[in-house]
Amino acid sequence: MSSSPNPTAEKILDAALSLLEAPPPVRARMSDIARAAGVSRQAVYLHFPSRAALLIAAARRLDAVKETDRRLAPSRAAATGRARLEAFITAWTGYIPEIAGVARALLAMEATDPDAAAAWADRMRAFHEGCAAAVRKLDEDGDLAPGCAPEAAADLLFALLSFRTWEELTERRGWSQAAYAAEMQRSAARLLLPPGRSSE
Amino acid sequence: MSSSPNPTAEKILDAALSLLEAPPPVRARMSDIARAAGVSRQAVYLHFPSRAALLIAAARRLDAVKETDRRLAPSRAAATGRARLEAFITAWTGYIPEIAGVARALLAMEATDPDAAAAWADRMRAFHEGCAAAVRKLDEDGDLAPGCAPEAAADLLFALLSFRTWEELTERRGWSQAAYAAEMQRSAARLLLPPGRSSE
DNA sequence: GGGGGCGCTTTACACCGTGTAAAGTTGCCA
DNA sequence: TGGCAACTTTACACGGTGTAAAGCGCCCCC
Repeated sequence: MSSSPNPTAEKILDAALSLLEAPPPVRARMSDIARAAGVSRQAVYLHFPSRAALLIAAARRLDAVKETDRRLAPSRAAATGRARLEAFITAWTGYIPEIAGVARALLAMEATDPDAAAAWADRMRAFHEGCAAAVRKLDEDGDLAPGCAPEAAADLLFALLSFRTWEELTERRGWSQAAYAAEMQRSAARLLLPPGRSSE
Repeated sequence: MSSSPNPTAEKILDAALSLLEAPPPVRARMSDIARAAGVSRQAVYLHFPSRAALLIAAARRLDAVKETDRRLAPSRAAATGRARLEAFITAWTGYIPEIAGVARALLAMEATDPDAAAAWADRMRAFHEGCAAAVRKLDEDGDLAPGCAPEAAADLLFALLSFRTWEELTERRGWSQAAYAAEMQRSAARLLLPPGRSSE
């Protein structure tokens, strides 16, 4: 595993992450990453068998740095379904811009690299479970919109909060991060909660 | 323009389209397309300067075959905003699966090819205008949810109906085409119409 | 202090897919 | 008959990933 504290490997991962943080279009070829890490291109292959493996390790490292799990604690601890949904959306919408670079890189090779696809699918599975858990709690509270199947609701929430949607709204349509976050709260409420006072 | 009735060029475009229609993963390299068209790889370059240009021409041809414009007529002719929105969603959700192959191919080269990116952006601009027109009509009728800015509403509808969302829901989450179409109608109504009887 | 091994560099090369270049073939029409 | 146009064939450049192998420096240990 890459959890071993290997200084060079970490240097490479950090270099990759800092390259991927740049605004698009990003160039993060193996040679770019090596140069940024102050290491030869071949040295990269001594630590990671392929570019996909490197990106996957970078994603894991990013999770550690960004404390993904800790951020979700408020959502898990929420007493009501509505509070859980709100906390979940807050955590996720704050998280997306921080992982955007890696997400884009991973998604770009999804079509050609099965490992990258699996790594992304795995993260999405976890995220979908978060959506489903929030919806379930909402349902237990009787706060799910009538005629709204929990299964479909979770998928819908998942789609609404998807990385692609974030990318579209903020990067192409120019929404500010704050506007995006606020609108996701409002939209999720409209989609999932019973009509009426959806905000309280 | 590729509107000239060149039999070989059309043979190539049709071959490309039929390859792209296959369920993913699709292999549509220049050599695959050439073979499918019964022509040498070099002959393809006699008609199209690059793979991107070929795919763009294929997309235009697909529009002609699928009568994109005609399908949007009911939406444009609708008397009320609600009817317009519904007709627009019906047209679009029926259209997406038919263009999915080309869309995927174009999107896959979006990151690397500026022409492909521009071609896709152009189609998306047209689609966004459709969304905005529906929202505008809704607003004129006083049928836009209170506190809902037309600008943001159009973007939201655009995101909800995006190709990526369709792909996610139908291909990864296993929704049937019918379920997808129905849920898009419901969701758009919830997002854009005033709360209360959103279906009538 | 000499030997080994580890981590890295350097150089070179195979592979894949796109795109360019140019010579050769076929068929049609004037 | 000559000539043009469309197409084929062969060959090659390029960028990016990944493999292979030789060389170099440094530290540790006997």
